[in-house]
Amino acid sequence: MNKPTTIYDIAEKLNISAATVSRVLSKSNYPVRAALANRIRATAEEMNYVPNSIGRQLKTNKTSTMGVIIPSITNPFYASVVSGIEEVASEKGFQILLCNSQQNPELEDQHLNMLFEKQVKGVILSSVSNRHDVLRKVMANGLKVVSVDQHMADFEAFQINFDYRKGGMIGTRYLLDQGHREIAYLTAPLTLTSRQQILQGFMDEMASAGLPVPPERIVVADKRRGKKAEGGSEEFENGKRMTRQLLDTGDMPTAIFACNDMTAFGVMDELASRKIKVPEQISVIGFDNLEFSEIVSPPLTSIEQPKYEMGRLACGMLMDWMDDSIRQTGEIMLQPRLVARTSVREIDS
Amino acid sequence: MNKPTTIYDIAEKLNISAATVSRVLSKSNYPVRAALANRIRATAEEMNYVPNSIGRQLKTNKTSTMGVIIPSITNPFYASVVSGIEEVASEKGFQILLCNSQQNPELEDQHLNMLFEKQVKGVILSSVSNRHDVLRKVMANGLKVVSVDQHMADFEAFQINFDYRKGGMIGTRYLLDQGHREIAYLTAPLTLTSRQQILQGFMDEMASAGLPVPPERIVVADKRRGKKAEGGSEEFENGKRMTRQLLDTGDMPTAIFACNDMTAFGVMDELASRKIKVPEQISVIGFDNLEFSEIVSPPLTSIEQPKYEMGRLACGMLMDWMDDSIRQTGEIMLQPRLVARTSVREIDS
DNA sequence: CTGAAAGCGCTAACAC
DNA sequence: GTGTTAGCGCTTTCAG
Repeated sequence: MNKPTTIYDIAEKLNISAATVSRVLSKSNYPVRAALANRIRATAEEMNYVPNSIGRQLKTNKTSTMGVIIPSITNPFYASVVSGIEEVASEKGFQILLCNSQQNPELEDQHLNMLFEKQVKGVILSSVSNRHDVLRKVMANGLKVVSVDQHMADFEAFQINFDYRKGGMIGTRYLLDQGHREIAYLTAPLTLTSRQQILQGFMDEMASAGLPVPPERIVVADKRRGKKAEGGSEEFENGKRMTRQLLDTGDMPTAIFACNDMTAFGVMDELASRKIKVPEQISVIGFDNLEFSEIVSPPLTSIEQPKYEMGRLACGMLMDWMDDSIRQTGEIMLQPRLVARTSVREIDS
Repeated sequence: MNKPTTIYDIAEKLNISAATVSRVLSKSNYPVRAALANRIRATAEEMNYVPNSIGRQLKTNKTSTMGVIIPSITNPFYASVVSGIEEVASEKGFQILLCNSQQNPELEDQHLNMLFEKQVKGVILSSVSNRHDVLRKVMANGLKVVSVDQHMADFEAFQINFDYRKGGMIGTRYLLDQGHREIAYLTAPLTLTSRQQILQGFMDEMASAGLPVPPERIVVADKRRGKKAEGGSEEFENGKRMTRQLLDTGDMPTAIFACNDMTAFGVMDELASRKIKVPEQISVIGFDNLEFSEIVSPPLTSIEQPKYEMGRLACGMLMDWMDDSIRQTGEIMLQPRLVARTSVREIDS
């Protein structure tokens, strides 16, 4: 716990220059006599030398730290994305500075600034904001950011997107194909573009089927930022609350489309506590295809998105970009896929 | 995207010294004439100055980054812990370097070393190792680490522990009280001390009830490190696999105790696919009380542990410790609580 | 192959 | 109040 050894300490002890020590200890391929190199390594070991990467970073202006900004880590969706990111990052020797924006655009901006000050060169961002001036600023100053999940319109960055609108359409079409006509749509606050897009998909598909959707059938959770529920079960509660709200109007659709699986779980829970059978009385469809969707009862029909792959792709792109293996900036649009299980029944008409 | 402005650039433009610029821009409370200070702030803004925290850190040897090492972020348990950590860290202006050990002790050591090289001063660790020499080394060199979740025997560090053994006892006692005598215990590999302790609790309670447990009733998943299942559903699969293994012996206990809820979900899924009713034919109890446990069907009886609080406590401790608001190093032992739902039935004897 | 010296951006004594 | 100077630990020309 005394002052840590530096390359100078080693140099001094060996009566050589710090430069030489650096050359061998930093694994540069600069030529150093093998014998000397070994002595250096030996005394480094012996003196318990640990390289100070801050010193190195200040000099080289290179870092092996990257930033990740997501709305919430307790959301299994983002946990999967992060896991994908972490995996390829760690393959390349990178570490991750994890930032939670908590759905708060200001926090997102703060994190962006802080990452930039910490001299990070690359960030993966799932943005909850729609004013991207801070983002623009840091990018203009050389920060490389690839976005995941949340599409940012007309933005000159790499984006790994997901076709949420099509997802909404596919889910709706499936319901329609099963004979449903009375469909309610429950969604978390429409702050995220992804959420808007799913809803849009729903509306579009209903419209093109010639089915009007009365406004009571679209229920949007009121946003209550501030204290998030412990453990992030907010969406579950949302689902319950919105279901109450929907049913308390006396309305009784044959199917409920929830904006994500967590919300759908809440829907199913509320339905169960009202002794309403799924899918016999009301069908439920979700979005995300969490792994839990397979094991709830009844197993939830949902829209799959490749969360883990999203993380991997995003991080791979970022790595290539930082390597200057530049591919031109562009978008990747990942496609939705319906996973039919048993929470939706066929209506015999 | 040109070279970033430094305090020297600002100083030059204003014909003053860099020291003065530093004094105002670093928010030290060193006296500077207000008018000058304002001019400095103005031109800093104008020149688009962003402080370089690497420069600062090299000088001050202080950092606002801390490390977190956990086995897997896709495990909702750890996601909650991390969320708790992140919350208090961010209150104190700290960021988190997130490291996944993937249940691999070598990776854990690597991360520890790397964090130390990055000059982090504090780490929160859920260790998967039982040889703690690297840990000891870095701690001897001044790194402060508080451990969560995984108890480390005779270790001179802060530990936020959880009484796993008592949890195992409580769960077993509950089963016993409900009239069960034929109980199987399924567990993930016993690499983690937490897992050993739950099993220990189970064994102790069975023993003190005078009930011998035949070895076939204790099934331990074989460890298959290497490629982890995508998204981390490994434990779910474990549960299924072990249930198959158990049942294929022809044995039919009245209750199954799973080492955690994820595993229990796998158990229930396998049971369901064999048309074995829970709890009518076999009762199931888990451990962790994930939020999903409430919404699976039937709702899973489980042992609650305050995951989120664990994270908060650990981080709070670490912060105090780094502040040198030293409390003597010690342990906090959090207590288990049974959450009875409907996956366990009462046996009429 | 090795060394001397400069400097990355910043802060903190110490002078004035 | 402000300036001068040194130096955190490291790498990297440039000489030799």
